[in-house]
Amino acid sequence: MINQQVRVRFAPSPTGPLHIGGVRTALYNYLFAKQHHGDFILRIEDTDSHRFVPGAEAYIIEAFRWLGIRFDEGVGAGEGKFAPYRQSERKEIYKQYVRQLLDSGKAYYAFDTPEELEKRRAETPNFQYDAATRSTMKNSLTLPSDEVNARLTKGENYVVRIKIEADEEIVVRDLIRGEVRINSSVLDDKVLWKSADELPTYHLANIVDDHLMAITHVIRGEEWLPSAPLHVLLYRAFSWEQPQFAHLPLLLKPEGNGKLSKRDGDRLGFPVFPLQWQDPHTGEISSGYREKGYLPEAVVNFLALLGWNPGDDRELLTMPELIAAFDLEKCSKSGAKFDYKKGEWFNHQYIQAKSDEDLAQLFRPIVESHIGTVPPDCPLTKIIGLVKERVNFISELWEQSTFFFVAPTVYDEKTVRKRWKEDSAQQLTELISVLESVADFRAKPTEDLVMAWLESKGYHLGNVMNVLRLALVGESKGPHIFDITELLGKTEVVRRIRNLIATMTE
RNA sequence: GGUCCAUUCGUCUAUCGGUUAGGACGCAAGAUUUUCAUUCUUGAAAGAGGGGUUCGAUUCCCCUAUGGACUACCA
Repeated sequence: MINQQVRVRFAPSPTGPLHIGGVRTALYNYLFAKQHHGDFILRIEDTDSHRFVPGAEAYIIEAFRWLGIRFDEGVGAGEGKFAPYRQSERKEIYKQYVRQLLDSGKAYYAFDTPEELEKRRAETPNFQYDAATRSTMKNSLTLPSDEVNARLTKGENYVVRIKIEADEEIVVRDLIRGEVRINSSVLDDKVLWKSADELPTYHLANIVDDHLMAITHVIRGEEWLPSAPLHVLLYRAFSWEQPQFAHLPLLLKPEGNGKLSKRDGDRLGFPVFPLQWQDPHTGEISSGYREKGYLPEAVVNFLALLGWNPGDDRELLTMPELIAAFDLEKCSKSGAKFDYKKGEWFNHQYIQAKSDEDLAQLFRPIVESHIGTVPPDCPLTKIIGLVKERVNFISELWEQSTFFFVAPTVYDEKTVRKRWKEDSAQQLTELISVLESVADFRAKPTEDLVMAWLESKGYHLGNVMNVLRLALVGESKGPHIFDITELLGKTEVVRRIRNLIATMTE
């Protein structure tokens, strides 16, 4: 263990879009690897031919690219010295290890059909295929060897099961939970290989690959804890040194009971996937963090703190800081309810910290989707500087700045009722002359002149200013009014004021 | 049903036997703001219950309760 090159892997199954919980698992693996100057590997566990979903693998790769989580090896990472990294391409490898288990008596053939097993489970409460029951089943332990051979040569479907001895104590050492002890009698003889599709099951493929790929630490979700003893037994059966295990707590629903699901996101309005995903069969679209307007750094920071903390009061941490501070032993043991409100806060923080130029790059396509081409002289960066502090998401930038691109055509009724007075039209007409006389239309000089005019006339400041805002924005919101006039320019400002007067005096 | 894991404010969490139980999100109030936000200040808010161990338990042990995961020829 000591002085050994740290190697960890993220091993998703390409059965759909990557769940946010999976992203967190991958992130913890990444942080751990980078802290130890180790390798982070992407392995695709596609041993279930029935659940394969086209596009899922590409989605996974794109999601991590967006998040800034890089793999050193594996699918999509230029492969590497342990290729291939897709389990469906490693059939021959697994075959030889299954053979080894069979030859050493650590595994056996079983011929029970799925129907027979189902029947047995239905009749026997708590039935499990194990040391106590396998003598009553159809397998190479109960059948005469010539019959076993006959079935095999006939090409009959079979599975290979691990032979778990009864009543042995198995200890799983977990970096987060300490020692978990379990008696082997409660385990069942898990299927290791399916002849029907010539593929191993997760358990076998996982152990073989982790060993062959020299994985030192297996960091995965808590859902794997119950099968960890089986994995320990498998390492023992092969006489391989086992990696260190760490089982991460699960991400739970924000409210109510159970683990986080896509439904919760739909219901409460937050994504549970990093990127938008369209189901290839149903065409159904699931929203993603990227499309919702999250910054990848914010998602990473937020996720990192859901189940782990740096041990001090810091909450805003960059990737390098996370790498430096990460510690498996500081991971919590209990599941974390998904606090999406805090995720929004994180994103707000990251948007404030990002430069207006960078935000403009992200915002430009959104503007283009609304108004077509953005004019070359459009002060996008300045606009962002004015409105960014009021948004949580990149996508909200548009609703906060629409009036910079499109003149209002309707005016907020409530504001009209509150601010439009008898003499408003007259005052605005005067204001137009004042504005037209402004030589330097930048915010400060303009404001000074308008204020002087207001004072000399003794007009109600709140009413005039809010009516002006109404003309420019259409409602009672937005940045400082003279920052708006500066960016809009004299011609446009005057045009909008005339527009309001016309509308109100119709 | 069985096995395993877990349990501090509404939520994420700090505390590794002695603290006025700390921080953050959210919430409330106040301040700032000619608008809406932002920002700032303040406040309310927690050790599941019962037994032990100990001079002393949120912290260690046991029981109960509750929550979660697993229990496939899925991962």
